[in-house]
Amino acid sequence: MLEKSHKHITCSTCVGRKNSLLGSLCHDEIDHVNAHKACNYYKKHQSLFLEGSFPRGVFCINEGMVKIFQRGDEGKEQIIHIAKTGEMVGFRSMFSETPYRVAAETLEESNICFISKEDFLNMMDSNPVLRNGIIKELSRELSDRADFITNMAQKSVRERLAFTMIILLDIYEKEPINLSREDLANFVGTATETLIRLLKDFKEEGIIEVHTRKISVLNKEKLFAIAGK
Amino acid sequence: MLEKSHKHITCSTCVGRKNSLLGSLCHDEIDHVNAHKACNYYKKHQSLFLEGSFPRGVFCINEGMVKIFQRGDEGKEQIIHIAKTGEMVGFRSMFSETPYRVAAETLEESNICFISKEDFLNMMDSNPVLRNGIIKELSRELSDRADFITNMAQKSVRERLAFTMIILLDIYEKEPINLSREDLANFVGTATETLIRLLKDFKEEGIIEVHTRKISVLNKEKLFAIAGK
DNA sequence: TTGAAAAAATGACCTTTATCATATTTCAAA
DNA sequence: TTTGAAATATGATAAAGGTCATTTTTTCAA
Repeated sequence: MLEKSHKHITCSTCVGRKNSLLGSLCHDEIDHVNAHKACNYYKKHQSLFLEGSFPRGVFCINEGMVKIFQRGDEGKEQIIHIAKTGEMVGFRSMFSETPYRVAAETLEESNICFISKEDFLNMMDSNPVLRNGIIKELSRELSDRADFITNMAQKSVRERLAFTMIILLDIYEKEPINLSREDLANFVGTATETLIRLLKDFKEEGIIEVHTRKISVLNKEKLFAIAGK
Repeated sequence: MLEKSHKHITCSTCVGRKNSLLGSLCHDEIDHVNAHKACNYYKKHQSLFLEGSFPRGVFCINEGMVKIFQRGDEGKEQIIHIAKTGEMVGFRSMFSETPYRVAAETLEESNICFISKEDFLNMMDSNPVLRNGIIKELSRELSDRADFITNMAQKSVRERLAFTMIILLDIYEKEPINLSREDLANFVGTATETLIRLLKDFKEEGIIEVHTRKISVLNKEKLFAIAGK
């Protein structure tokens, strides 16, 4: 349970920041961000931004988890990414100066800071390390999305589920995976019913263990084998 | 038919460059690139780079067309993007300093120049307009790929074919679409046979006209309607 | 111009996965 | 603790689309 009254998070001691894109900031810059940023406590299922709205800055996740998704024609969500502590969210559309094509929503209660577009762009102009970090990050994500597309196009739902669980293993680290069946289905790109049936298979094959909604992976190797490399 | 003996293309008069990311270069910079770049004539189906190799620079398409694709587990290609005159190819992995996760191959005979990593990174350091153009481009492509993923996950093959043809309409402009059935299938993300059957449907519905492998769109509106906005 | 190879097209069949209906479990508020 | 709503689970069915076999057309080099 997060401290709901915690109104200010200090950048210099922020655990998330150290390994984040903002890890390269010098003291002065950190102080500046710290003074100008806004901190917010978000409840579960609260929206950071919606598709179609215009970016006014970037979000830094101090603590918590955020899903990035698109709504398809029939309103079904496709989850593109799940961001966690230390990640920054919402800067992609900001650079392209176009409305968000994805939406972002917390998956659990979270502490998230906000840095205005102006402040952030200024920092980028004056800090080559930050700038290069961003370019690197954008490139890395482009590669990931190419993989995502190829998987979607060529792999079965079972294979994609295995692949997705490997990604989630990385995100949840030691914790069991804690997503609704619907969100999981929307990440894999399948119907909720199909996903549930496949989870049952995995359970019967001893690959996972399920406690209500929480999923623990028992056999990572088998997941890799199913995901295909 | 391109001039095969044409060994040097001059940047300052390059038609492609004007609207490209390199449009912002000043005279000195253009001269520098011009002196340091390498020009090459590529035959149809020639490789620019392979998955797994390390980027040593960027490719500028002076004339021609290049497919960017990944090979899935069974060797089936998934086309991620088709680049044409004025586009730059291969800089994504260069920034992330990782091996290429996609491959690039000409779809037709092409004139393509090569700028070394060193030269290109130097230009980026000294040219904020170029730098910001790149960041904008990377962001734009990230959005496109999110759409691609959602389409792949939620749309039928028929809808995806319509969507893909709209993209190809943009790429081929006034020219008829000139791709093998296999490449088209690999862009849509389906089996070649399924694609051929759907093309037949489109033909019977008066949406397209086919002359051997070349496809002309007769009814763009209908394509939009099928693609779903 | 022709003949062989590649590409495109068609047919039959079967698997995967979505959809719809319904039952069961879980959870949180009263 | 109860209760109703939401989430999860299961079953039956249908449709979309993949696969394999075969035929027809196109292409290109000799």
